[in-house]
Amino acid sequence: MKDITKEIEIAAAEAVKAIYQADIPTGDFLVTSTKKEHKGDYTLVTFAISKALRQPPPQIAAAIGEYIQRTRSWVSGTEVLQGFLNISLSTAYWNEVLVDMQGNPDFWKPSQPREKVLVEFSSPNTNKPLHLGHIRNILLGWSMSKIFLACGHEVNKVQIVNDRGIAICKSMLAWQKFGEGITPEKAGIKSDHFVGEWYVRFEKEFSAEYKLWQETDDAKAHYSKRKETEQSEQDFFKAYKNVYFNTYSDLGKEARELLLKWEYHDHDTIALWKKMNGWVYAGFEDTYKSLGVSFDKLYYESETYLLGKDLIEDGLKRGVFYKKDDGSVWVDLTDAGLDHKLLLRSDGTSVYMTQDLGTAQKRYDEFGAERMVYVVADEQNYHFQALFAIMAKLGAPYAPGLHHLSYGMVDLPEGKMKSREGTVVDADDLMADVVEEARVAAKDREMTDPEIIRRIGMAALKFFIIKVDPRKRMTFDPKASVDLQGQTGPYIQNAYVRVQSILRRAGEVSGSYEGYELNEDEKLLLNMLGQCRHIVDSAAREYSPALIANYAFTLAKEYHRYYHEVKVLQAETEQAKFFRLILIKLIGDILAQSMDLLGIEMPERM
RNA sequence: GGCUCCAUAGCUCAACAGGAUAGAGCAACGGUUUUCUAAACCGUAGGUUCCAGGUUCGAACCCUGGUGGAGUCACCA
Repeated sequence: MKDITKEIEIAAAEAVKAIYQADIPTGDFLVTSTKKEHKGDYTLVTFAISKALRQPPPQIAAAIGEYIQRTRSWVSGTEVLQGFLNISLSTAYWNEVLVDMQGNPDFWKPSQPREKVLVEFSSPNTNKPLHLGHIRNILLGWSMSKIFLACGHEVNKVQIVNDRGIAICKSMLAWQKFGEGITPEKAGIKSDHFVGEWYVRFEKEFSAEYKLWQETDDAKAHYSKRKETEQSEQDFFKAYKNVYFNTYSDLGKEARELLLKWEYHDHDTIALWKKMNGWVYAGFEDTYKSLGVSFDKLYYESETYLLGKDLIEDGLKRGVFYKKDDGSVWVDLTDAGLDHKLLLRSDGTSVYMTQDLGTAQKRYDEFGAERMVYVVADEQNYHFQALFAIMAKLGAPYAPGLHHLSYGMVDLPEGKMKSREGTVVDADDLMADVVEEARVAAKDREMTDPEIIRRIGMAALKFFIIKVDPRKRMTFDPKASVDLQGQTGPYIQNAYVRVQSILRRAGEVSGSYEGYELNEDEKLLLNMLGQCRHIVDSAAREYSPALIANYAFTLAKEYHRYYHEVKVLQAETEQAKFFRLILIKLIGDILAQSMDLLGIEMPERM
């Protein structure tokens, strides 16, 4: 299909050469779509080239305009406003665009050189159910995967499950001590929530124990000896909690012993660990299913946490890393503007970074990933900078293809989500709420189909989250997220449903739109459809599904307006009717395709 | 404290590479339905783009300095 922006650039370069005998590369021309309030479809901005040509912008614009109108059949008119050359395109051009789109169902897909792309997202801990923060993560990861796929890449969706460590041991211990063999089935609780409750139980018991200890003379002695100046007793004990856990706490000791047993592969401990993690996985599976996402491969931290040591050895041998006297291994990243980073503890055990190095290598070996995208919240920006810098130092072939899709945390209107204050929004509860809200709204409209209601509710939730630029921190207002009107998922669904409704009534149609003069709205809509591939292309390059969300909304908005402007089935002429049926079919398709890229499903009626 | 990111209408968000008069939605107010489904459309009102300088034909965007907020700076993950 013709890339009209490119065509205009070429024509302008040609004009400049013919008129001013000057060579200006096509890339130096700035072509944008014309602002709505002005006449025209595309605009050439001439300020930037004015210096090179030593002519005032309006004169250049006029000269180029005259030239391209004379030499290009697809130009129907031009208009100069200051340094802006507004170009109107001919009916023949628009007809050609329509024919091209009709003949090629993939016209909206950008073409990028095929790559093997790995996208890591979700990556939960196994001691708690998924929450609102995970939802943003998952929607971003899922959507990026779909976008890469649409760009022609080979995509592998993976998550790394943090299934080991002290956290799950806390849940295990609490269940062991107080659970009396109860199971999720017996308790009638979704299994991942069940495990989460034992984690909470542990924290509760531990806090009680800590509180008691604070009353002892031993504790008071610590406070008076180690408090910093002006630190209140309360602040001191808050800050001291971890130290207490690791040195004095009985529960802490038991939990650490459990972790140790796990590391020594103690039979009973492993069995318990498997049982509780199994519960969690079953619960996660449900949540993923509700969200409509899936993974190609799961990595478990219990299987990867020892990886990476050989890379460290190799790096040491090659002098990329260095060893301190105590035996710990470090890397100097000051030349990358970072710090010195620990890679192996003095006792030879690995840290998070070691594991990540090893996992990346493993993925490269297994999948040949040329690009690896990590969807991880922005609190880990520094970690990924360091990780990538180390990869580059090691000269890993995949180092240039590493990318951290860093997204901002999700806040509530009242502020940060805090597990301690119980303000964390649970993923399952949230989905149930939005679907329930959709059900209530559907009642007035005499609509009861549960699948349609589910799609509407989920669209509201997903769109509310994915429309925001990933890099920015966002505020999640539960009330606003269930809105079904305005800038929402259901608004876009409604536009699609309106298209389907007309198409259903129209039935099988044949005819011709030969000679039909399309109006300004139709040109705008057609042009917007043509933009889709650029939007998808940008979304992939900028790692931002939000671009597609905003595009889909704008398209839906234009369509809703158009819907009120013109009649399709009772159009003035047969040509008009035929043309419009084709146009709205394409609009419906693109709305559905772009929403699909966001992981949002369309209902056929609503 | 060092480094990084953010600040746009009352609220939630846009603004393509530095381009024309900074746009949507929500909330408020007023209108549109014998209709291809009103989860829609049209209109009114709402702005010192945090502040002060600078760069240029042109700045929400780039530079400098400030203010406010967030994150991070572990032999945690």
